[in-house]
Amino acid sequence: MQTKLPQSTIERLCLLFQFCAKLQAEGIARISSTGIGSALGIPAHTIRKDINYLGEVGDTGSGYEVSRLMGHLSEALGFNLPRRACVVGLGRLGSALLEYNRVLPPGFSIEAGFDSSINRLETIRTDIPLYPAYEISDVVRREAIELALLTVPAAAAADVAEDLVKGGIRGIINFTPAVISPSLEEVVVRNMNVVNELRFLSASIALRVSKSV
Amino acid sequence: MQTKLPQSTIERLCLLFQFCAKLQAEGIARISSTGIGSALGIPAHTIRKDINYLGEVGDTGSGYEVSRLMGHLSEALGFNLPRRACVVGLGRLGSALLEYNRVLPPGFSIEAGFDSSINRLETIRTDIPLYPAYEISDVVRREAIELALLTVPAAAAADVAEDLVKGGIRGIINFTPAVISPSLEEVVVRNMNVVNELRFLSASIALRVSKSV
DNA sequence: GCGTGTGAACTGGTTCACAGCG
DNA sequence: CGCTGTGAACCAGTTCACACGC
Repeated sequence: MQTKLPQSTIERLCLLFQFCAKLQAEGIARISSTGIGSALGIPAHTIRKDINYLGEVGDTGSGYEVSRLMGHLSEALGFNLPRRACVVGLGRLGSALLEYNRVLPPGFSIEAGFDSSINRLETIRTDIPLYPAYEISDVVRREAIELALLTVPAAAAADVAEDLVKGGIRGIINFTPAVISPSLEEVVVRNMNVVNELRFLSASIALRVSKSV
Repeated sequence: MQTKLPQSTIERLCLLFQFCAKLQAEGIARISSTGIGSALGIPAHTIRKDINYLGEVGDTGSGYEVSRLMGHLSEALGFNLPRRACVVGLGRLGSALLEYNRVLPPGFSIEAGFDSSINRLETIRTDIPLYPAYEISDVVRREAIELALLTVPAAAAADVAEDLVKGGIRGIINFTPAVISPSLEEVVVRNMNVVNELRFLSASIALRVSKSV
């Protein structure tokens, strides 16, 4: 059980897990590295290497058994552990994200929403408990929330991120254009910046590059 | 003017462009690679290498002049070109994205929204013209739309993507968990999958990895 | 023969270190 | 003397190729 997986391998394994879940839903029990590769648009060698980080999992000659593969993935990447998340900033995007609670795969749940505007907290209709922004660190700690979806205005992002860290957050998805560098090194930050992605597409087109991620 | 920029360089340069815009708004005219690096959380050498792909831009001994740097970036990555975009699938997320039209940087604009439900098209209040899904390829072509934000249900994603390609789309941001591999190789696809990002965070925590992107 | 597992070869992006110029 | 530009060194991840099991 390595701690040395390259980041890109982790990303691909997450994708693979999702894909396995889909296979399972379709009742497919077995899949080969070539099968996976073509479905995911990734070369088969890469898939095999990635899976090998988990130890020997496949049956030589006949591919991988989906359920066993998922088992190994779950164990290695902790997908069996429950993960409690929250949404911080309940503008259009943030309140749309609250709805994700319904489609989240087993294990993930959204346990809280935060906003600095009391008005908004009162307006939004949802089953998820909502709290004013100043309670962030308290609630995060009390509710054992590990993950945050950050959709506040850019100017507030850094401060809010610190509140989250104070509450003991472990990972943040940063939807704002601000750069977040938490005081705690262990906190993982992922950036999902629509505007920047648009820029990337625009640049790629301008350069006539082709390959994607 | 290279066409050989590594993908990660392009990503960093997009970030840099955004950062320069911010500097300019604050009236800062000059910045060194170290300054950029610490603001963006990227080592200074990397910044210098990245910028060098654009040719010589800095003034030895005194860093980069922000406006000139932006000029070079705009030219190399085509940020001066206008880019027309559309949103396909107007659920919670999609209709939230329509709002982005207000915050998009100069050059970018959202010119159309699509949904298969006429009901939705009639309900949503926006200045952006909305069309039924079957008009996608026509409208995309007629309106010279180059970029698409894809927020339809996963099951529909592949088909809709093909419609976009038929209309001549150049780049797609795929918010769905489906894997999009357009028939046209030139079409660039970027995946922004919230669920998968959550999985990635969860995995990173489980592995006690630290570094982000 | 098909398909996994894996050491070895390769590739290209990142890091380093220093020359050169203001 | 600070900071850029850049060739060279390094290294991680990807790709290859083949041995082995079914």
